[in-house]
Amino acid sequence: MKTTGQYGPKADLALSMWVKLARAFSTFNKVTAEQIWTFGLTQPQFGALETLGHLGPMTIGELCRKQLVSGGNMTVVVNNLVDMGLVTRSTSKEDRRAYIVKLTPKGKRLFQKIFVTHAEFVAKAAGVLTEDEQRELGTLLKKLGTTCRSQAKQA
Amino acid sequence: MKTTGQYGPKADLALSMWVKLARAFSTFNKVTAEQIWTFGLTQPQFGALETLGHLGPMTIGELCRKQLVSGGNMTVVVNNLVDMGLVTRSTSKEDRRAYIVKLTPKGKRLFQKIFVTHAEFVAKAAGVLTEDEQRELGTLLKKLGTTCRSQAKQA
DNA sequence: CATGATTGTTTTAAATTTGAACTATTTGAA
DNA sequence: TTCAAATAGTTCAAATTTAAAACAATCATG
Repeated sequence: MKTTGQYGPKADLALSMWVKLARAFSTFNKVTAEQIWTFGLTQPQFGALETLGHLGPMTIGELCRKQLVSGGNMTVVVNNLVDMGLVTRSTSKEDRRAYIVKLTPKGKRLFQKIFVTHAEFVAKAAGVLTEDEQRELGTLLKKLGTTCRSQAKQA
Repeated sequence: MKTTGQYGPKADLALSMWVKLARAFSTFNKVTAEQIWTFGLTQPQFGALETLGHLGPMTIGELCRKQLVSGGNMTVVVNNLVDMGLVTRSTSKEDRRAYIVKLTPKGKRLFQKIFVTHAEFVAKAAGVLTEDEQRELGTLLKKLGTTCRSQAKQA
């Protein structure tokens, strides 16, 4: 989308940045999704395994929030992972409404096996940017992601 | 997703950047989607209007490529916009397989009316970053988005 | 000028995602 | 204690998206 200098320099700059953000996300997402398919997992399944593998057991709700996914969805994802023998669900002692989701030994082995490969793949894809550029990009994206919502709502 | 220094500095850096990209996109997307709803349009409808408004009439296939959306989807989106009286479809003279999609006067008026508001909104949301930061972010995102795919496929 | 390959579009079926309604449990305030 | 409000999770229906099949038209190559 060319935004041909029609809305003033500030707006044109912001619009152009937003288009590039959407495109970069879309492309990078497709690239990583292709690799995840080769593991026999869907993106949400992989995401759940990744979160559990890195951060340890947690409730379904916590998984939702980490993955930015709705609850109805996570129920299905977790059930499928249980059927695949990759995670267990157990009721929480502290809160009997909640379930704790945890990797099984099989899930842990799979995670350890594929995530190294995935990490290398992401590093290669990101390798178009130097390490300094990746750091800089991360910093800017974090700032944008954490505060654009409240910024937009101001007066 | 904390990636706790387990995959070597290069991979950790890339993973961390990728997480921030996904989160920033998700958040910014939700923020703009909320505003688009207030115009009585869906995101794909708005996207099509925007592209047509800025770049002029084009075929359905061109719209797909600009919007990174599948063809089956764009057929539906365009049909709905026709029903709403915002665009017309006419057969192309040069290629009788193709349809040219074009804003109606009503579509043009709507576009001009809402897009200024939208542009200001995006500028405000992006205002967490300085103009220099937005330029820098745009440059890095463009580089990442245009070359990460081929980079990932190399040996 | 054939004809095989490609392209533009539509249709359909399947997958994914969300949001709302619902149950069960917990929390907090009176 | 008791009851209203909030929270965890599930289920279900609706919306969205894609991918594949199909068809028509065009292009390219010999």
